[in-house]
Amino acid sequence: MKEKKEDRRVGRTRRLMHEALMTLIVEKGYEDVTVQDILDRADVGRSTFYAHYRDKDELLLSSFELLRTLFEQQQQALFAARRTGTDPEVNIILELFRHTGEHHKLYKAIAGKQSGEMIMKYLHRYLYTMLIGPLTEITRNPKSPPVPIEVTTHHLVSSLLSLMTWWLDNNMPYSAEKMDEIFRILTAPAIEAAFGRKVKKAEYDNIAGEHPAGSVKVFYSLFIDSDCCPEK
Amino acid sequence: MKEKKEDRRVGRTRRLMHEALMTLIVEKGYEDVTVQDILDRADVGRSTFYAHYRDKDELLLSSFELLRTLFEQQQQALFAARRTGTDPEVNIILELFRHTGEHHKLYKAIAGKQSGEMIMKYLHRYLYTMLIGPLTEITRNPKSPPVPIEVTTHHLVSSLLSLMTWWLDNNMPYSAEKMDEIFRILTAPAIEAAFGRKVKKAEYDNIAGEHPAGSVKVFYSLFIDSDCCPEK
DNA sequence: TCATTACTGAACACTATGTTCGACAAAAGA
DNA sequence: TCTTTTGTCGAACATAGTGTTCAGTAATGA
Repeated sequence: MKEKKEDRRVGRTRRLMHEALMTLIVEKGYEDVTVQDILDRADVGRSTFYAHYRDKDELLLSSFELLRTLFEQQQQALFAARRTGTDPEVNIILELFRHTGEHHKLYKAIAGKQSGEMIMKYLHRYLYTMLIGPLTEITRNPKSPPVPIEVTTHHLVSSLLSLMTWWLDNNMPYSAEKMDEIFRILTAPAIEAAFGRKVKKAEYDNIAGEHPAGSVKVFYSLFIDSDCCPEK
Repeated sequence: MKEKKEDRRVGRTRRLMHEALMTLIVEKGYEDVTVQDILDRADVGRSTFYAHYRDKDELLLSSFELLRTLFEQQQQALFAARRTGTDPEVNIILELFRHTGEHHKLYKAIAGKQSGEMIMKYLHRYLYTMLIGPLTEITRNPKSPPVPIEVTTHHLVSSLLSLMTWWLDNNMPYSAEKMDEIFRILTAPAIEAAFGRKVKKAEYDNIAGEHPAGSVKVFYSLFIDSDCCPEK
């Protein structure tokens, strides 16, 4: 392994460009940001930009990845903190709403426009792969469910993202807590119906186990205690 | 009123451009279609194009409006046909899936890409305004529902569109009928939960009444007979 | 100190957009 | 039929942004 020490300049330049892009997005929306804008704002040469990223989109994606990492770290910290205490339950949906609310200016600038398409797809894929595994587990033992799991998962993720978008577009008229509650009301019964049966709390707990961010586990605590559809 | 007779050439030119755009979209996707492509394909002069539309987007929207009109006419026809018979129930969701399936090449080319954003918003708005009125009616008499109607409506529309997108993206692995069923399973219980109570069939029927396309009425027949959540 | 690596910025080729205008043809109106 | 109006053509042009190249310069790590 020829692990060369990375030049300090690289990190700095990248950071400058990320920051420039982010503030510019908030200012005028992604579509209207030109490469030249980024260059001027970050005070970086043209060729430098293209030495790092193929185009504007790649920079955006890369910036977004940074943001996601940030979120996951926050999750980890929160998760660890709770683990030391008595309550290991972390409602990741709620955390997602909170995180989005905190960065609402940025997310709003991104999510509304056409650029959002790219980001939304990214998020969709991310959440989808996060959910599909465990959900498949759950539906393994019973006979085939009325709705294929991929569809249910897709529906779940779409619902979350569309709620998120609505929330941002309407200037967050409700608290993150309220939005979390709404999401549960709207999707919990749908899940039960899609599985064709009541899902026990224990099932979620068993499965969620240790996943990458540890956050998957809590994703499911969400769907417990839905008080619709009394158990057969 | 100075209703001047419209020049025959105008309609022809417009049609040529619409057709060119549509076929080009299917061929290479909206993003990759240049104005020049349209000009060549439609065999139309550059200035002519800009005399009719501000830009490519405007042409797309206008093309899409045409498609929507077509769909509504089909609906009307179907509705009228059924009215003469004994069964006035038309499942508009099912019809939507069918119509989309028939034009799947076009819709797929549109809905997947960034251009889809524009179209999806258009569709979203269309369906939203179609639903919001009647839904408000329904939730008027009971006390305020657990989930605000705007949110529920938004969720409903998003769910439908996301299912549609999934269906197209995955090359329509299920029949339109199956997709309709899935949509009902996923959303019907959510609606009940969002309203905080069971909704009677009669209520839907009362409200739907005579709406523009007449299609709204049937939009609701959808949510009847959900067998989750037995009445309190 | 020195070789390496990264950044600069101007010049360039390229692609696409949207406008303008004079010439022409087709339709409408009388 | 003749005249006027209107729609279309297409070349030329201004504009704007993209992505590449390259010689020169500065910072870095060893």
